[in-house]
Amino acid sequence: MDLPDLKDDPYLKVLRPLVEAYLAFWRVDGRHIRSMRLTPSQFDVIATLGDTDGMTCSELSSKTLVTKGTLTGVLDRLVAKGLIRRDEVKGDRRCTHIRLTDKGDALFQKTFAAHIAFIRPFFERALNQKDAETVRTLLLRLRDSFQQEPS
Amino acid sequence: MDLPDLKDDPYLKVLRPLVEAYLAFWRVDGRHIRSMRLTPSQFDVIATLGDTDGMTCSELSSKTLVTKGTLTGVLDRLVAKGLIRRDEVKGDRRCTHIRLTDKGDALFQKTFAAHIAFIRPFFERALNQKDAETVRTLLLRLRDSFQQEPS
DNA sequence: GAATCTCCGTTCTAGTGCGGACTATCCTCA
DNA sequence: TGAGGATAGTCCGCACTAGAACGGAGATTC
Repeated sequence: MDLPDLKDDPYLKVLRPLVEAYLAFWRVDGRHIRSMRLTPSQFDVIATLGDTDGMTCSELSSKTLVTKGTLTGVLDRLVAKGLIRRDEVKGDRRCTHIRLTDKGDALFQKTFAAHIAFIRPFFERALNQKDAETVRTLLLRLRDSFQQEPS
Repeated sequence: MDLPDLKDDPYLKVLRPLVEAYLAFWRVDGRHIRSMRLTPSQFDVIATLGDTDGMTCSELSSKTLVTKGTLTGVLDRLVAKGLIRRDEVKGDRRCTHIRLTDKGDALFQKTFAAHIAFIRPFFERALNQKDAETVRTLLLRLRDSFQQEPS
């Protein structure tokens, strides 16, 4: 978080807007997801599993931004709600295959489109198509910079 | 979180990069802060209190992205470390005045500049000055869009 | 002055988040 | 075959998150 206000540095002037834009999005997004009786992480998992044949925990973890350690608990709760299943993987007894149950799939079909429709206008009214492409490109450059740690 | 992969929608194509860029930043940022024996929230509080005469809890909460409810616990730990003080506000016994102790100020002076110096290169190598200005503007537009909820 | 409204900080619950440690299970290479 | 190393999922401790509810305290209204 941090958020220094180095008002004059052209580079660090990006820091605060990045954090603020993300958090503003995150709160709107999260509120809507919670109104559907899910947490953001749970929705993330369900959205990732939707329209697939399922995947292992580690694959799910890498696709969802939910940490491996956290995933265990999230999956526990989704199992308890009857939304996903944990199956064995034959040939490798270390792995677990995660997939949506019918109930989970039904929930996915219902909530996913609704959530997209809810979020979309916020982007639409802030950016035209060209802006969207621009900000996307620059954000990906930022992401890449932060992902190759050594400077 | 969510992160649909609506590969064709020019607007929602911004969603994933936004989340990924922020999270990549967040992880690098958080790791460095932890290496200084602080949590991101604690650093946020200390950076906000630095070079001020202190402020009330609610003011601190609004400036730091740390929720009011969370702040209580964060402050408890900072008091335990001897980095901040809780003083009374005369004239309003509801309020508490939070400020850095000498030890806290010393820590602020030491860690703040170091952290900025650590983070800066990641931005610098990803964006030129013009890019930085562009992405900043667009991110602020996004933030504003998400902050005025009704679409 | 009393009822009411609003604000302040705290407390509670459920769910995450991270890092690190641990077990069980493969895999590899000698 | 057997030792060392990598991987998968779990578990732990500590800290944080949103949201709701609480009691104490000012402010407002009549």
